[in-house]
Amino acid sequence: MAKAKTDEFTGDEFFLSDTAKALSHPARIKILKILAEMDVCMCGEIVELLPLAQATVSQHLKELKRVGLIKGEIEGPKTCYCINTGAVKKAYEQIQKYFETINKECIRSCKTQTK
Amino acid sequence: MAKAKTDEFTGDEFFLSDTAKALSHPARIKILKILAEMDVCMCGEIVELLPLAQATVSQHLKELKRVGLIKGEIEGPKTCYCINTGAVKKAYEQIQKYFETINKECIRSCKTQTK
DNA sequence: ATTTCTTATCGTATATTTGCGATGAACGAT
DNA sequence: ATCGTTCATCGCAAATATACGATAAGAAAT
Repeated sequence: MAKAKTDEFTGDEFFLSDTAKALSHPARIKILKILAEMDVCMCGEIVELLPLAQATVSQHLKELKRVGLIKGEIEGPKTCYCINTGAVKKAYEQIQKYFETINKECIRSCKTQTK
Repeated sequence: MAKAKTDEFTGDEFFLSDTAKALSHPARIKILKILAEMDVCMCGEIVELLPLAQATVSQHLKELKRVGLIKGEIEGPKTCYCINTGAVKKAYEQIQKYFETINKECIRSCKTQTK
């Protein structure tokens, strides 16, 4: 059989899938957009803009923080969230590289696309 | 309270999160890459390249087909999978638009980035 | 010290995802 | 007609994700 099954996934593949997972919920897509518009934003403001309870929003923020796309610093009673510009940039670059590769490979090999 | 909670998410937000969900597993990231390289590919070949059972791979293919990123046509006993170039392109365009917007907004509003 | 405001976390319930063995369906070859 | 090949689907188990009310923790204000 010689099954090369043991070739696990690469670091790049994990990074991409993990980033995608963080963006796999409309609330988190929206949160990132909100934070981009407002620079800095309290959790409460975000809750106001989403059709979700505070506890749920907090969890979504946690997931975005887990992959580093946002940062949160406690400021007095509030918590100040903002986008992690560097991390977003890095994620986007990886995504671009991935799709560019796919498109390039496609053009190279797909001569007999019967559509 | 006047909670505008009822503003659900937009179609764009759903499209993006749904696309991200399809890419939120390393196996599916890899499958798409494999299909890009090979143009057209039998399910069995993909199974050989992944550390997963045939049933599991079939499910991942189904998820990619669900969002339209790949197409599968039954050819005799085999099933011939290939990338849906148009859908991948559309998905990429939406992703690009999303990230470009975020980056632009960031630059516009983030003057007091304390890093 | 008590109250208020803001947010994280704890339970808990439900739903979805992931993974695989077993089965079944479709086809080609014998 | 039977066999082997290929793949989808079923059934099941375990793990994650989603959502929310209730509670706790922290700081500011009184």
